[in-house]
Amino acid sequence: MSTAEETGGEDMPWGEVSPDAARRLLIAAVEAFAERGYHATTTRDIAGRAGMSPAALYIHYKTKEELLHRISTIGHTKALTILESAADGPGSAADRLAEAVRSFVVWHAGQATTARVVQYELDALGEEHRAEVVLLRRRCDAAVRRILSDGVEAGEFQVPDVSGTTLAVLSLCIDVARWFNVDGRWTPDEVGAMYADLVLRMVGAGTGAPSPQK
Amino acid sequence: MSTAEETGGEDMPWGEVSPDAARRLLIAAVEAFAERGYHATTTRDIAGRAGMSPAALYIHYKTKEELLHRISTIGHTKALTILESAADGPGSAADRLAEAVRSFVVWHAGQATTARVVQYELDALGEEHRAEVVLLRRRCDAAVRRILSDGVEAGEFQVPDVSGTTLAVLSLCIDVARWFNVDGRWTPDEVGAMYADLVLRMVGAGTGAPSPQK
DNA sequence: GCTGACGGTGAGCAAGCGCTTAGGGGTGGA
DNA sequence: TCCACCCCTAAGCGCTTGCTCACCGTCAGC
Repeated sequence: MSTAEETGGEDMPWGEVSPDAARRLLIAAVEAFAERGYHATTTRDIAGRAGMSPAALYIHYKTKEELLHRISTIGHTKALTILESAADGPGSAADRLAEAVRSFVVWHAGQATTARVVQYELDALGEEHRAEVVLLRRRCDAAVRRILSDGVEAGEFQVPDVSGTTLAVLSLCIDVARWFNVDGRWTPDEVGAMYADLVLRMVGAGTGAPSPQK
Repeated sequence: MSTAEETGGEDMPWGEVSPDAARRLLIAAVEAFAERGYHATTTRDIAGRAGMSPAALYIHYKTKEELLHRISTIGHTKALTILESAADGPGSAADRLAEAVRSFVVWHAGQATTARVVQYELDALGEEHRAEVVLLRRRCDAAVRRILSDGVEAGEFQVPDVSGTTLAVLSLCIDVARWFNVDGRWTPDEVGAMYADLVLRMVGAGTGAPSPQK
């Protein structure tokens, strides 16, 4: 249903943003926010990375916060799509949980720059924009919870606390964006596979045999 | 060996800082940094929370960054103490892993304000100060890795990748500081117990019977 | 009562911030 | 050739930032 390109390392992560100048600014903002954080990033820095003067930014975006809002909305929508397509996909609850964790983690590792901004700069959004994004996050939570509930009902999972475990699974995946290093020892796919295995064990549906390893 | 007071909700978290005015400023800085982030916090805000004029801050600290450095060093030392005392404690590898996770999580939840600064404002430190702190973090990693290696060697754990699992365990615990809500549905002790159980399952040493639940 | 050390304040500096505005230069249609 | 249009820039405004400095009240020792 979903290929590796669609879930993880995308060909064109910001293809939906046009015109070209607006996209270049947005990509520059993602890099700058991820490196230094929203508050430590200046509009001059963003414009400079995009090869423009500081004033050019305000032709395409009303404020610096609007840039963060666009990034956050697009990123959260992507994350939600990944989780919901896994939750609604084929297979047993264990299959769907493994796929959800795998593809979610591959995205957080492969697009760690974006994911870092999406996951850790939420508080920099204005009141209303944050409220919008929180709604998307709740739907992410619901998707994972649905898989876990299905698994418990089907007797596939042994989970004492579905809410707590949902939180823990999402937390584990999200934190990948914080520590993942592009030049490190693992590829996004490797981390995705390892985490899917760890999560299956957490819910008591671990692979009976030791998991395939290199 | 260690009581709840020593590992989690401390009586006097910043008792080692003196004189009194310096401690008040430091506590004010922790609150402000945790709420808004380092870069979005002004020195005027910190001084105001401590009931002083902006200039008073510079009698006790050379720069705003020195405040963060003090907080980060004290916090990381505390975290390291928790993990090492669990790693060197009595009992089987499973016992020690459970205790490490439990007390580490209780601290991240009970002292979430401090932990948030300690874990998520690392990049705001200057070059040299960050290098110091990174050394402490490596020792945290080593303590957990030691428990896992012991467990694998003793045949208690089934872990395909000790390095990766060490990272995942620490990651899971650290991220508690991000989502834990003091007014939420769980107490620090409850999260600690739940997480210890989840981690034991992750390493293949889960409680055979469904874990005790209310 | 005088002195010196200590811990504090009010005012303010230079620099950097987000953002605005007047204007310029290249391109396509008539 | 001319003009309208769109993008973009140079300059800079008003404000906030981290931090400094001249000064002041309090209190112990003599």
